[in-house]
Amino acid sequence: MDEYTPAQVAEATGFSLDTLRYYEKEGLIGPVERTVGGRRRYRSSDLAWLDLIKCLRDTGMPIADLKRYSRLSEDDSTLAERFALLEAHDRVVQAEIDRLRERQHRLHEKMAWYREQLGG
Amino acid sequence: MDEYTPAQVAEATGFSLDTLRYYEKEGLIGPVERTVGGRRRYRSSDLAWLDLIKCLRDTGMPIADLKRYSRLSEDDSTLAERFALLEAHDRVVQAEIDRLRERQHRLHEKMAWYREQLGG
DNA sequence: CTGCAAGCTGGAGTGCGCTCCAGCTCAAGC
DNA sequence: GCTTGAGCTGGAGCGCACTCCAGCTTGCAG
Repeated sequence: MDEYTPAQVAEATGFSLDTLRYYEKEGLIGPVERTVGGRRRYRSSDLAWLDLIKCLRDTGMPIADLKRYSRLSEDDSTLAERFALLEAHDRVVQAEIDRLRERQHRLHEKMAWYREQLGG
Repeated sequence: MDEYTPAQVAEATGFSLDTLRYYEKEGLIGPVERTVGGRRRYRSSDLAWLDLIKCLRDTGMPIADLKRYSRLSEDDSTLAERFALLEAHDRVVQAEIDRLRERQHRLHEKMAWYREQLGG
């Protein structure tokens, strides 16, 4: 019924319970609904948002930027700004991929040298 | 003449002076030669080694692994082990690249959504 | 009704990889 | 000889992103 316990969300998103609470405290996710007893009850919209957060975190976006993106998302008039933020992040990610591939090339050269020493 | 001051090495490798000293203290680089007055004098072999360290660090190899690789490099009979270490690292790097590309794909989808919202 | 797992809060602690600092020595130029 | 800047050491501090903990409350299972 579109309701999830913290444990289920942790399972689904890969974030730990502590991390979920930390993100909420930091404002990366808006205040999550609570049951009468005070327990968190997440909705599928929260899951979708957390999936995006995960994507951005996994690609190295710092918490501070995520916080900014999150604040912007509360205001409908900030679409362009949010888009610009993602665009900038995309460039960072692309640069990181390029850098890794370049370094990997060096690494392969070194490995070729070892192969030569070992068997060739 | 194959001798470099710390400042020159920092310039050449992109490591800070503090980082160079830290790496030496941690054993990532063997004790660097000293002048009579006690100042470090690096050789081009040190530069080559530091370049490799840089490549490995930039691709995310932790200091502890680098330490191990460095210790192994002192013993000629460990070629195979060192090769295995690099091979394992290469797999990690490849996985990281793949993961980044996958996430970037999601990011592009999100950006496409924004473009649609913004201008049609 | 009881037991026990799950969840709550605020705050302290952790791991990594540096980075900074004080107080000193050394060396090259004038 | 003096100044100035580069370098030295040991150790403290930092930023980030969690992670752990104590002490408590909640709520389902039997």
